[in-house]
Formats: sequence, structure tokens, C-alpha cells
Amino acid sequence: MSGRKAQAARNDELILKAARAVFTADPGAPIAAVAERAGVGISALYRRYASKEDLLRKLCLDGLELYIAVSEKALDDQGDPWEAFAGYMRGIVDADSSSLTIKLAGTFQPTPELGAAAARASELATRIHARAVAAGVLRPDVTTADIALLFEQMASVKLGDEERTGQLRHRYLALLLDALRRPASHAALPGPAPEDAELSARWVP
Amino acid sequence: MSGRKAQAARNDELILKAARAVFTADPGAPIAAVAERAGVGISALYRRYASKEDLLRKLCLDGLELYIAVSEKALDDQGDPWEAFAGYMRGIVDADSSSLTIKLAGTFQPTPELGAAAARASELATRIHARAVAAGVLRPDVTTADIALLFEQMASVKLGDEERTGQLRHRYLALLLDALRRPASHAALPGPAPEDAELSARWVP
DNA sequence: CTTGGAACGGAAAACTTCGTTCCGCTATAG
DNA sequence: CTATAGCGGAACGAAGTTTTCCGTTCCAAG
Repeated sequence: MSGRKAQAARNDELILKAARAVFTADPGAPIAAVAERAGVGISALYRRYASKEDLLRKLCLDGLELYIAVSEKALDDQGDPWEAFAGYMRGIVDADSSSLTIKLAGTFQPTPELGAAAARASELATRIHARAVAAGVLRPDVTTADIALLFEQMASVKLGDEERTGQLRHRYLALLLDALRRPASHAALPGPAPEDAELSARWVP
Repeated sequence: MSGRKAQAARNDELILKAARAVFTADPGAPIAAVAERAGVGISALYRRYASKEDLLRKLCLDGLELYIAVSEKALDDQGDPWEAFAGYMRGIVDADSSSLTIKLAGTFQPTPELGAAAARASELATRIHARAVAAGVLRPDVTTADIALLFEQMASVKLGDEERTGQLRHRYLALLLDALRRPASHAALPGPAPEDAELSARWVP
């Protein structure tokens, strides 16, 4: 398979990848930024999606499905209960679906399909949470909804490039897991702490 | 004191309060939103500030000064080292200066006065952190810069009205303090956990 | 070869949003 | 009574964004 058709199929992926990156970094980014990042013209976008909202919906759904996939894998893990739970949280933080799913929510009309996926994601999160509580490895006064908000807090961390941001998110997730775990067991924090220079870089426009 | 002059003096305060509330909720809000919230016309704003940037600078400086005041009060606290540190963190979260100071940074040309205030704030934060570490009450692998990023994470929590948001921030701050404290001592979480309805409310535009 | 049309690039149209200005009005100070 | 500080909000102009549109390219079928 090659030629024009192949190029088009490649662009499908290219555009989605670019859109995910751009809107994850800035949920209010213009469509032109996506096209530029994908290395295609604007019309290549509009050939595939009827409107910006359409593209946003697609991204949101993809994000939810990734979330669901990570959750299902975590539920399959029948090993150490705490490690299964911690692995779940690390997986969700890596998936970075909060950024897209939450921050884009409210910017478009949700479809039934999207609602169904959200319900499924919520159900899985509840099961994972319940299992960890039942196993006695999770602080019992933290609820499923708490976990959801904590994910958003991890997603709010943004500093430097994508790699550095991920590193820092895991650093604070480790701190959080320390607070969440029962019985307590304080692990070392991963990744280097932020440098002052990293912080102050945000002060210059 | 009454009459026209009094009304103007009252508007001074009204406008600043409205601006703080509006830009805290949405750093990119239009100036018209501030006027509406203050219950005044747009010209009342422009009589006091030459431009939007001017107003933003004023807010940022006020936020930094509040931060400094809270920090100085914490440094004065010569009681239990952990309580002094925890009180400091609770104070900063209540002041909610991260939302204004950080999220507005980079949107305007900083003045020397602003730079000086930022330097002073940073110095105080370092002193407070160092004191807590020296007293052995703070997890030693957490740096001053870590604390700054953790403040931002608390500030990223936004759910329901202002009161509910504050409540939740303190809930997660308590969790965080649990992870930060040495030797470990797990306190109960304050405030009710988020309800599912609170979370899902964000899905409807 | 030729050619129909899918896919594309990118300029321009159409629209939105926002900061700022301006003008007419009101109520007070003098 | 009058000059004017202070104000409300419509009007304006500059950006910025989404969407359309049209000329071009390139593959594949005849």
C-alpha cells in the first residue's frame, strides 16, 4: 500500500497525534496550530472532521478509551493489592487523559457514546478503588471521587518539556501514594526536585 | 464622608475585589466581566487603571504582598515547628495567591517593584522551609521548589463555589501534609469528600 | 498518455472577542 | 446655579479564529 491513499492514511494518524499534543498543552489552541504541528494544511483537517468540535469529541473519546484500557489492565492484575493500585495510578498519570477529558469537557455537546464511555470509566474506577479499600491497603477515608480530583491535580503540573513534566508528576504521585498507603511506608521520591531556574522561567513572557 | 467622593472610594475597593475574584477564577477573563461583577461601568475601571495590564500588575503585587504577610507571620510563630509549618501552608492555600501570581505571570511586563516582591517572597519561603527541615519535622527530600509546585497543585483544585473549593483544597492539603510530615502521623482528612454529582456537573456546558 | 477526481495547501471570507475610546448624563461641591 | 468629577455603556478598531473556497498535485483507471 502506497501512493496517495497511503499518505492519507498516514495523515489520519499524524493529525490525531498532533491534535492530542496541541490540545493537551493548551485546550484553547486554534485549529491552525494543530495543522502546523501535523505538517499538513488546514483542509486536511476539515476533510476528516466537520468542525473543531468534532475533532475535540474524537480526542475526548480516545482519551476516555485509553483511561478504560489502563483501568481494565489494572483490574486484571491479581498480584499484590497495593502494587496493583499504585500501578493503576501511575498508568493513569502517564496516560494523561485528565488533561484532555476534563479540560475539554464543557466545551462541546457530549454525545451518547461519550456519555457511555464516561460511565464505563467511572465504573471501573469505582471497582479499583473498592478493591484496594477491601484489601486494606488504601487509606479508607479517601473516596473514588477524591482519587479523580487527585488525578486532576497531577495533571495540573506543567513545567518544562513533556518529559520533565511527566517526571515531576510521578514525583508528586509518589508523595501522594505515601499519604494514601495503609499501613504507612515511606518510599523515596523519584526524579530530581524542580530547580529554581525552572520555576522562574515562567515569569518571562 | 458621603456623596460622590464616598461612592468613588467605595468603588476603588469594589473593583479590586471583583477583579481579584474574576481573574482568580479565569485569568483570561475580559475586562467587561470585572466591571459587571463590580456592578460598575467600564469607564469606572479605566478611570483608575490606564490599561488592563496595569490592573493585572496591581493584582499580582497585592497577591505577592499577601503571600509575604502570611509568610512573615509564619516565621514569627516560635511554637511547635510542625504546626508553624503546617499553619504556613494552610495560610498560603487560603490566601490563594498562586492562582493570581503564577497564572498571571508571563501575561505582562514585570516591574522592578514586582520583581523585588517576588524575591522577598521567595526568600521567606526558603527560610520557612529550611527551618522546618532543620527542626526535623519535614520530609528532607522535599525542596522549597517542590513546596511551590505543591501550592500550585492545591490551587488547581476548583469545584463548586468558592467555599466548597476552599474546603476541598484543605482536604487535599491535609493529605499532603500527612505525606510531608516526619515522623509520620496520619491525621483525619477535613471536609466531606467530593460527591459524584459535583464531579459530573462539569460535563454539562 | 489522458483524465477524473480524491487529497491537499493555504489565502481569504466571515465571524467573534476584546481592549479602549468617546459621548452624554448625573449628582455633588463650591 | 453651574462647573465638573465620575460614571454607564454603546461604538470602534485591532486581533484572532473558524470555516470556506479555489487552484494545484498526484494517483489510478481507461
